[in-house]
Amino acid sequence: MTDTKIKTMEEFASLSGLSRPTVSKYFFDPNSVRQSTRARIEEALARYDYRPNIYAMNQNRRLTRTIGVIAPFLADPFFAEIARRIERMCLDAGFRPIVFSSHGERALEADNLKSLLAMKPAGALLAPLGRNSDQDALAAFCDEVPSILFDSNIEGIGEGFVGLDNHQSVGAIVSYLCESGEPPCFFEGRCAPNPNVRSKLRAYTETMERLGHDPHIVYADGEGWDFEAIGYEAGRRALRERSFATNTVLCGNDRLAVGFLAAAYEEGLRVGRGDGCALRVAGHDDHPFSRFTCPPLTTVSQDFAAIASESMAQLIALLDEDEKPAEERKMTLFQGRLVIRSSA
Amino acid sequence: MTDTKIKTMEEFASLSGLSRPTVSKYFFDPNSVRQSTRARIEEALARYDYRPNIYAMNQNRRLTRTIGVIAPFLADPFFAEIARRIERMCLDAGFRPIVFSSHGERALEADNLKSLLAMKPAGALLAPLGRNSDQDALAAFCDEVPSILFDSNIEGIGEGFVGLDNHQSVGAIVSYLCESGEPPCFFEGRCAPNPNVRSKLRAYTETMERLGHDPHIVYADGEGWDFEAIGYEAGRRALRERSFATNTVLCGNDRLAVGFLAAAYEEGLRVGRGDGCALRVAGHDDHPFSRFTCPPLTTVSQDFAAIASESMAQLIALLDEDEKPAEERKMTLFQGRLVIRSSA
DNA sequence: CTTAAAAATTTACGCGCGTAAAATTTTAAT
DNA sequence: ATTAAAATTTTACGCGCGTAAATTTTTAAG
Repeated sequence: MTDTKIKTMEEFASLSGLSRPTVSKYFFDPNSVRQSTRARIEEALARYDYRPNIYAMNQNRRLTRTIGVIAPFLADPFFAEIARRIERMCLDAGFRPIVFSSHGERALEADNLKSLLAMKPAGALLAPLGRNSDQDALAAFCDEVPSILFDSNIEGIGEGFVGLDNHQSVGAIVSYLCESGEPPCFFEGRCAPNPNVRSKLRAYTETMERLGHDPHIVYADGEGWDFEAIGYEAGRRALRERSFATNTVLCGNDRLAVGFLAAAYEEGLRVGRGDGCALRVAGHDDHPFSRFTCPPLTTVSQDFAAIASESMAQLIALLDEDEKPAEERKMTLFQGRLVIRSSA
Repeated sequence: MTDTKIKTMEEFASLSGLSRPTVSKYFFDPNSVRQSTRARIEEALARYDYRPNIYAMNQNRRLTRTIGVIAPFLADPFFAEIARRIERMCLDAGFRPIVFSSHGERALEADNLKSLLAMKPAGALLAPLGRNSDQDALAAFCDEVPSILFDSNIEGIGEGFVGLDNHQSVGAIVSYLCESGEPPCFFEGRCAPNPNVRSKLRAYTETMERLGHDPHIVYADGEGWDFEAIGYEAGRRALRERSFATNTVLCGNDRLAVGFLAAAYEEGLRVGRGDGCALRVAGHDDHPFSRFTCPPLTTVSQDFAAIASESMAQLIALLDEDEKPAEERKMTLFQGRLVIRSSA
C-alpha cells in the first residue's frame, strides 16, 4: 500500500481512472456498478487506503447504511450477547451497526432515541426498557425509521417484534417441575421493569391451575437492574421467613436465580434434585453464565442466535421493500427450550 | 413545545433572534457565548426542538465532540461495567461517547480503529486486546487522535495508561492465601490474550519465592474469551489428575474462577476455608457477579469507578492542553483491594 | 454487424454547516 | 461620559460529497 494520502473522492476517482459519481455509487452499494469497475475500485482501494468522509457522505444521503441498536442494559449478559451477534450480522450484511445502552434509565433511552434519530439510520433494532419506556419517544422514533422491537414488546410500536413465547416457556418449566417434584413457587421482582414479567406471571398461574396446583408467588423488593443483589437479599429474607409454600422455586430470570442460589448457599440449604437436597431452584432465560452456577442451573433457554438473526432478517426485509405495503405488525415468538441441569 | 419543524440552523437562529455563527458557536461550546445569549438560545431550543445536523456539523469541524471507546470484549462483565461508567461520564462532560467492541478479534479491533478514526473523535479511550492486537494499527490510530489506554498496557502507545498494579494486587492475595492456609497454586489460561497475564504470573512467582514457597502454575488450555468454559474444562481435568500441589488455587481472573468452582462442585469438592472444606479458591478482578458465586469468591478487586474516572480525567486533561507539551507517557496504576469472602 | 439496454461520464447544483475577517454592538471599567 | 475589551453580526467562502439530467461509452443480445 502506497502511503499517498488521499483526501477526496475526486482524487481517488481520478487515480482509479473513474469518475466521482461512479465511485460514489460504489460506496453506497458495491454491487451497483459493473464487476470490472468494482474490481478496479477495490484494487485502487487496496493501494491507496482511501476512506470517504463519513460525515460528508451521510449528509445528503436519503438512506444511511447505519443500523441502530438500543438495548435497555448492555451490562446484562443477555443483551451483551444479543448485541454481539447483531453487530456481527450488521457488518456481514454491509451495514454499520451503532449500539446504545439505556442503562435502565428512562431519560437515557429517550436521549438515545434522539441521538440515533439524528444519525438518520436506515433502520433500528430496539429492545425497549418496557414499562418504564417513554412510549411517545419510542413511537415518534419508529414513525420515522423502520424499526423492529425485540425481547420486550410494546403493542403498536415498530414494524414487528421478535421475542420469546413466555407462555410456552414458562409452561414448559412449570410442567417439568410439577412432574419431577413439588410444584414450584414463583419468585419475581416486584418492580420488574420488563413487560415480559407480566406474561410470565400469567403463564405461571395458568399452568399451575391447569395442573391442579395452587399458584404461589413471592415478590422480591428492590429496584433497578441489579437482579443478583435483589435475588440474594429478598431470597435470603424469604428463606428465613419460610415464605415458600413448597421446596421448589422458579425464579423469574437467571440473574435472580443466581442471587437466590447464593442466598440458599448462605442459609446452608443444599440445592438440587437429589436425595440430600432441601431445595430445587430453576431459572429462566439461560444466561451465558448459568451453566456454571453451583449447582448448574435448570432453566429454559432463549435462543440468542435465533432472536438476533430473526430480528436482523426482518429488518433487512423491511429495508428491501421499496414500497411499504403497510402490512400488519409481525409478531415472531420463539419457543423456549427446557434445559435440565442439576439445580431442579 | 411547538411542533414547528426546523431544519436548518439559519432558520433556528433567526427564530431566536441571533445570527447563525453565534448559534454555531453555542453548539460547539455553550459557554463560549454570553450568558444572556445562551439563555435565549436554550429558550428557543425548548420551544422549537431543533437539533443541528450532526453530519454537516462534524464535516468541517477541526475537533469533534465525540469520544471513542474501544473494549476488547463488551460481553465481559468487567468491560461492560467500565464502558457503562465511561459512557455516563462522557455525557456529563458534554461529549458524545461511541463505544465499539472488538469481540476478541484482531481484525475487528483494527476495523474498529479505522471506523473510529474516520469519525475524527476528539479523543479515545482504548482497552486493547493486548498480545493479539495489531500494534501498527493501534500506533497509527494513537498518532492521530489523543488516546488513553486502559486495562491492558502496550508500551509506547497512547498518551497514558490507567490500570491495575498487578504486582501489588497479586502480591496481596498471594500473601493472604499463604498466611491463612496452604500456599496457592496459580491457575491461568495458557493462551490468555491479555498482557496482564504475564505480569500476574511474574508477581505470583516473585511473591511465592519471597515468602519461601515453591511457585506452582497450572495452565488451562483453550482459546478465546469463554473463560468460564475454559476454567471449567481445564479445572475439572486438573482436579481429576490431581495437578495441584496444594489445596489452594488462585485463578487468573474471576471468570476462570467461576468455571473452576463449577468444576470443583461437580467433583464433589467442598470449597471454602472452613474445616470440612477440601479446596480454597480465589480469583482476581472482583467481577460484578463474584459476590454471588457459591461460595462467594475471595478475590482482589479492581476499582471500576476509579479506573473509569481516572481514564476519563486524563483524556479530558489531554484535550484541554492547547499546546502539546510533549510530556512523557503517564502511567497510573491503582491498588487492588483484597476482598475476603468465604471461598478462600 | 446492428441495436437496444445498461453502465459510466460530464456537468452542475446544493446540502447544512464551520470558519475566517471585518464591521458593529454590547459590556464593563475608568 | 469615555474607552477598551469582549461579544456579536455580516459577509463570504468552502468542505466533501449526493444526486439529478443529459450525454457518451460499453455490454449483451439478436
